[in-house]
Amino acid sequence: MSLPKPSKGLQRAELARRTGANLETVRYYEKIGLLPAPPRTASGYRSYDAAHERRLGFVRRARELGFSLEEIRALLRLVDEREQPCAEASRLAGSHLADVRAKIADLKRMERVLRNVVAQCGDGTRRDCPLIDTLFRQKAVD
Amino acid sequence: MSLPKPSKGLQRAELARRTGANLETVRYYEKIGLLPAPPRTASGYRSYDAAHERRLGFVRRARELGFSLEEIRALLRLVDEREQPCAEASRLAGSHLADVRAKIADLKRMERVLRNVVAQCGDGTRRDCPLIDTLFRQKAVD
DNA sequence: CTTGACCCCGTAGTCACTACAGGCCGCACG
DNA sequence: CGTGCGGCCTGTAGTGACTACGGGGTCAAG
Repeated sequence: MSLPKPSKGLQRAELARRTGANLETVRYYEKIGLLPAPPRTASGYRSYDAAHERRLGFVRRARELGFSLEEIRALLRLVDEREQPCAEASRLAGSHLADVRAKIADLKRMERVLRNVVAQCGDGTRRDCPLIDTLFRQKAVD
Repeated sequence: MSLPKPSKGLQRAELARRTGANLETVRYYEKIGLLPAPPRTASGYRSYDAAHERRLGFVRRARELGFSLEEIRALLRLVDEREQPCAEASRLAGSHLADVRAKIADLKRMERVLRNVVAQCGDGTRRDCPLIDTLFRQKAVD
């Protein structure tokens, strides 16, 4: 049931299963123009081929790296149109890397404060509450 | 013009300015029941007091720690209704802390891969592109 | 011939805002 | 006393990236 037949037209569910995407997400990506619309069978069913699978895999993996759909759209344009895409792709990745690092820094700040308040709360039998007190104080960060 | 008058009824913009919240966000929080609806002047203008300011400050700081609005709603209920809220508040904070740590872990994984591909891309003069190649490969993580 | 699994479509809901349109209100200035 | 400008009011729509749902068509097995 999972023999990798050399792709004689995948249905939507099969494409989703192979790439790990959600069934509805496949349709969504087509709607926003991230995946090309596949040919249809006589009865209107979508029929995907290996190129669709490859492209959807690209999108999925880019999403796993946190790229936005617009960034992925730009990357796919580079793949399709450019001969020397690496400079621009690298620029996009670098910019995204900066975003990721900024998010990590934000989350680490949250983590530190939360770790402290949880430690101060202890078993929760105190009459006051360090978390609530912190949130009512002028600055939540210590 | 910014004397801290002992709050004779703040207008919405003034409340927003004092707490650092966006003007529209104040109205949004009221709409979803996170901030109590303030009294109105004869002409229908909202008139806030120090209690509103304190509460909105709480919400803002909780948001800065990454709590969702539903979590903040729960925290505010603890503040309003419970005598010994610390156990439950601490449980909420601990659960949120786990979320934050999971997000950090995800982002660090992304950071590592992105850092590697950006390094491999170098000045972008290569004919192939490590980023694009990686995204077309079976697994984006190394 | 019916059942169940698949497919189709459009639409609405999620989260946490943010922005906009169209219209009052209040106050300073001339 | 009028006028202009900013502030306030309301409801609604848009953002990103999906996800879910309802109502119906299709296909193969039993």
